[in-house]
Amino acid sequence: MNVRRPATLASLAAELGVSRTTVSNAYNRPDQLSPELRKRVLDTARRLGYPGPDPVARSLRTRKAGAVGLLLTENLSYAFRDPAAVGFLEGLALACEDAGSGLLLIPANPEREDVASVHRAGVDGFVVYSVPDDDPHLAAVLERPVPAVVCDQPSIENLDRVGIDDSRAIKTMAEHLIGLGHRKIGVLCMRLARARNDGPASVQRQENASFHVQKKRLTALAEAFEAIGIDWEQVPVVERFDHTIASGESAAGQLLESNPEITAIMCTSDILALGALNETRNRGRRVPEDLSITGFDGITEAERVGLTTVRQPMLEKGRAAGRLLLDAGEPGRPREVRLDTQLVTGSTAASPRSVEERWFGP
Amino acid sequence: MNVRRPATLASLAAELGVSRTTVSNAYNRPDQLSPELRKRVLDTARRLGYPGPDPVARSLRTRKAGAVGLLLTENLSYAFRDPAAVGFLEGLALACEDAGSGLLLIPANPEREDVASVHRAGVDGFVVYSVPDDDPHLAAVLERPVPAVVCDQPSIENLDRVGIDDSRAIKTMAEHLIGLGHRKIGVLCMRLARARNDGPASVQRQENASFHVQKKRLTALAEAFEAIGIDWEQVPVVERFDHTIASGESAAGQLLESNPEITAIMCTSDILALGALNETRNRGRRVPEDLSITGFDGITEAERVGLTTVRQPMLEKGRAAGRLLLDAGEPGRPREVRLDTQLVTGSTAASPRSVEERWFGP
DNA sequence: CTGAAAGCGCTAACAA
DNA sequence: TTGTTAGCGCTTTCAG
Repeated sequence: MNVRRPATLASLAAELGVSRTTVSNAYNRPDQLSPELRKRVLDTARRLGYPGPDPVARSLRTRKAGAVGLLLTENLSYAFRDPAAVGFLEGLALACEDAGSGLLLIPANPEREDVASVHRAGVDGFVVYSVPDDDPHLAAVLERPVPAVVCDQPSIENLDRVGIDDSRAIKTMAEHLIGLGHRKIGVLCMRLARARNDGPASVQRQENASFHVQKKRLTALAEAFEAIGIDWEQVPVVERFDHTIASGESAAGQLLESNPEITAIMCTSDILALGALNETRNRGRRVPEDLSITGFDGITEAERVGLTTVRQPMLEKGRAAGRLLLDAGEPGRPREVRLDTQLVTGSTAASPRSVEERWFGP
Repeated sequence: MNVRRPATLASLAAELGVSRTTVSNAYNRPDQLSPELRKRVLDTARRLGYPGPDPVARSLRTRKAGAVGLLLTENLSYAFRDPAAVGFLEGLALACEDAGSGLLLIPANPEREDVASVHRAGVDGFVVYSVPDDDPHLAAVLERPVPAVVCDQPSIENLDRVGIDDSRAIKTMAEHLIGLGHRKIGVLCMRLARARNDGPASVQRQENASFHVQKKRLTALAEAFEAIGIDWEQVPVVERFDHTIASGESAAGQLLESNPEITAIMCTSDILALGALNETRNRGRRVPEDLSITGFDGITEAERVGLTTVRQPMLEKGRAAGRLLLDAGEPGRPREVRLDTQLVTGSTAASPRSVEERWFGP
């Protein structure tokens, strides 16, 4: 009984001497036949080892898969390593649960072009979370005749979308640092394009970035700093492909090595900031006395160590995305959910000390 | 192009004046037709807005869904809150990714009996993770004519299984405490049955537990303590339905209130132990000087605070489960993977102080 | 309350 | 290299 499918709805019907409709009804519309008959059907089913209507055949017929597909930037497994992504997943799962829908995680390796997994996915719609604008998987999703909602990406055609005001959010942080007196800063950012680059990101590369969110944040930072007369060309931006604490460490190392004069490091994620924090302290520099460090996301780990960061509601993001997808809106009238963020004033950003203080103590 | 399915493989074939096979081959077996024809097919497809073969119809025909279903004890969303579960998910996702398979999270509310989600799941097999022996969802999975592997559960029929030696693992911890001199202990455990119970768990309830792992651990503890002449009936065991730090806190409070004489609290999970740690300290008792606390799992958070615990390889568990399911073994010869665990001697367990020391200091 | 008819959209032998 | 034939297993009008 555990490896083949001996019985089908048809064979059951034959065995019982009733029509297939009746058997189908026994499962799907109990009120459409007498309790006795229904019991007889179900009993015979058990006896024959009939496992109930085949879900795939049913889906084909009803045109409902009962599942939502999730397409992510990262390997599935990485997603579980990033607390922000986990928060998003939790929210999305919540929405799916409410709707009784399954959640299909699609195995999309960002470094490969293989979109078969998208074609193969039997789902009623897709949530696309922060993939690059030119990702072939995204293109494959768009070709599928099912709805999709994008999150942390530019809006597309007439798709629903959820996100935050990345520009506003990071500008608030920039202004916070500027207010504290920082003028020499360095930036650590996540992957800007599908092609791997671990190192400085030129302004040109920043402008060509295909990861919407990262690009948005960098652009906003440029604006914020140019507004006070700082030449963005001179601001060092270091990029990392992998989004890990170790990446943050090495990136911070690289930054501090090449730009020892900076008084603050702004990171586009908490994970990177956590790494930067480690590296800075390992080099014997104190935070925030010698160097200020800021993050982005507001993950638990970051808030625990008192990171100065921007908190965004990841769980709500996931939930909103799921809801949008599941309670279909009116076609042709795409909806947009924009969530709020807030500055978290932790203990990793302070006024830069003057040069004298640096050398001679306060 | 984004809400209906105008074209089908058949209509495309008709339009092109070729057979359906040819169109199918254009997608699935490029080598079976001339490049020119293939190009013509694909071009026409694009023109007609044909999105490629329907995944559900294909699944029906090929009898392959390209996805693995995951059934969990908890609401999907809770799973993302428990670092141990996240570790498991990560490992499972890794295995799925390697096989190019999707991972379908099945919305199974443990407090409801609705198993439709299991019936509806279009998957090639199931991974069942730590659900109670009498869970109707589990029963539903067993009825499906697809393979399944269970994890942290008793072996079933001829299903593959992965787990650890729970008994051995927790006995090692018990012996560690006994070696330190503890004789008066209390226990905090997770949910023992589907029916909610937040409070003391009688021996009877322990014996009737339907959560295999919890039962196994309690039984092993009973053995370990009876071996040194302690009457297990007298050992207070406090159960919590929700697996959260807050639960650990309240359970520890309850335990310390009713059994102030205990010198150690053994918890069957790190999450509970983390809660116990908070509660104990909030009550002004020092750990481990006044009270020893131990956990189980070895989650990052626990190791960071120096919890004395048992580490189990959650990621490997998930990966092993996925692999077992995906590279099908020989039918009728169920496999079993048993992973190793290790005692982590942290800083939350020490010798109990003598009564004099308790009152008068060391 | 039950049955007959008509596919859902696709793939896989097997022939040609 | 391409086409013919036969379903995969189910649901759903529409009559009876």
